[in-house]
Amino acid sequence: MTLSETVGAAFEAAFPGGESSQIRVVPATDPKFGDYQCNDALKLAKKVGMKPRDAAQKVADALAALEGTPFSKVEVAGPGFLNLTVSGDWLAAQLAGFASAQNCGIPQRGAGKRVVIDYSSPNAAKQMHIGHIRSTVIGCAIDRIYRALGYDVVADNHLGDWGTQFGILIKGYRECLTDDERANLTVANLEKCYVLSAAKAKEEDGVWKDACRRELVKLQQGDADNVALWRRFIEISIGEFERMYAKLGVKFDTYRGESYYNSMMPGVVERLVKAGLAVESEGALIVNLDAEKLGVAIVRKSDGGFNYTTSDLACVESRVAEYAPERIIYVTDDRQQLHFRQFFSIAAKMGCKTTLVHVPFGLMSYQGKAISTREGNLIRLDELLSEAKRRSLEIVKDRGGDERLAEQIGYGAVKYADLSHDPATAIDFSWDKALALEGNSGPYLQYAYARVCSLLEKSGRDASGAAERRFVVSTPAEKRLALQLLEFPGTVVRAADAYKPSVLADYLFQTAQLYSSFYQSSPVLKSEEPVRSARLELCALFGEVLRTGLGLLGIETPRHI
RNA sequence: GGGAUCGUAGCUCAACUGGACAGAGCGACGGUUUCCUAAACCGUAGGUUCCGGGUUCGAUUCCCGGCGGUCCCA
Repeated sequence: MTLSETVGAAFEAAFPGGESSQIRVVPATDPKFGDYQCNDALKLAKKVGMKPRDAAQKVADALAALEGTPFSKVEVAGPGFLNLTVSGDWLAAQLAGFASAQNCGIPQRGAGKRVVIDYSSPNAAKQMHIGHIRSTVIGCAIDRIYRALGYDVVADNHLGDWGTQFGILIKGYRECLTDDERANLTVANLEKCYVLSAAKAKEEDGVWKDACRRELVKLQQGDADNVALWRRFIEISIGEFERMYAKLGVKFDTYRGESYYNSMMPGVVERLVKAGLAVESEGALIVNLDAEKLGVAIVRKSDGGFNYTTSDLACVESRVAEYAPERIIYVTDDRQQLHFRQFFSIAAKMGCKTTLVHVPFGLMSYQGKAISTREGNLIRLDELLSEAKRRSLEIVKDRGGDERLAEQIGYGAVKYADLSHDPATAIDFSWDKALALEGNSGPYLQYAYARVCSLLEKSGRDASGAAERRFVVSTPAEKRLALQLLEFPGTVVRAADAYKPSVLADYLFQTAQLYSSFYQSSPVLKSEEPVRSARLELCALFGEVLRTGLGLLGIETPRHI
């Protein structure tokens, strides 16, 4: 029985027929109020026409009358809060149960359910830059969190691998690169020839531009040479992306770019017309969503071309048919909110039952401006990761650390800097913030982990799991840490429901702070038994929570720093 | 012009979705290493939560009206 259920039973006893299932027990906002609190008597008081404090008192009395509750103290405070203190025995039993649970007690509520998560999605033939961190890192964390909850996750990278840029690229490849560059084609070369070719396409006479367009048409019509080139561009791009993903610990199940859905788009449009959703307007086919204040979505342009709405509708149909997912989660920047609302609405009208979720994040800027080549403020992801490694290596080498450790710490810093913010907030990139190694940072958490590992190694504790784990909580510092550790599974669920890895990051930081404080004030190895063992068990549990939690964020946990 | 979104300490951000005295990090100032890793810990200073109304026992959170930033659509 959970605490909420226990208190809910007291509510039921005091006020039969109430909504006792709605009762929530939450951690106390301040230790001086106790361990947990329940604020629901205040809400209920109005319904039953009682004074809030009287209603709370009635629940408190009912709670006192219940047999075998976990509470050693129940108080009514303030306007009608129920302040709850749990007994030492209950806490010890909870900790023991928590310690023996698989995967730190993360509930397997996704068992048997499948989720598609669509994230990162860079454009082919371009190098990844700092603007790509957010979708990649946030998406990866959501991916890991959902997997931990037992969901069958399909991580898909919806590459930008189709469109007019390929006409420009093909033309540029043939005429702007040296033989050597063509033989050793890299994404950097592709980017270079794109820039050169695009510049020529802007020339007055329009000759180059027309040539690019012809190459595009040939590609679209399946010309063998152009298709082969396009395939090569994509292959090289994915190779380069995977080099970045390897550094970031990101792994996709599929790389299905926009091109994958090409052949399905005419069918989608046909069905839209048949359903009476798409109508003609000024030569284009549109879906009018004015009734929902979503404006108008074009599904086929007047020149016959399709756009993102059509492609995304085809993509949903394809994913539903192939995977039958319970939901599809899209992690993209918030500029695309209208687009997602539009195509979600259309998909629903076409009978799509799958829950479609857009997780929008604030666009990353640099020096106050949107990141773009034109602004000259583009920092390549590779550069950022190199600098991250370089900075941490400077510190790590003095402590006997190697390059591998520098990578773990540097990349951890980069990822944490992003994940610790609510996705909704826009981030203006700064080297010092992205690479922070102190305070609320990835390395702070990694350091706390390394310290606890060191402590456990020196203790000679049997970590095989064979020995029974017994918990005894006595001091306030121990109790605060213990109560915090028990919140881990619920926090993972909250992060998943809100699609906010920041909820978990924030929790881990607070937990590490409590641990550091405890560590400072409470000797472990030098304590006498039974305190020594009791504290060691708490430390071990903290280590497990931290390792598991950081793992969900995609941050590595070296045992020695 | 319509719509979305944000506005919290000098700076960067939290606040478990309506709860108690709004909390952290950085920066500033001061303290803690014969003691388990000082990337740490402890303390001090710093707030009209953009402004004005409203709902509520209670509002950073919800509603209305402004102001300001960013973005999308036309």
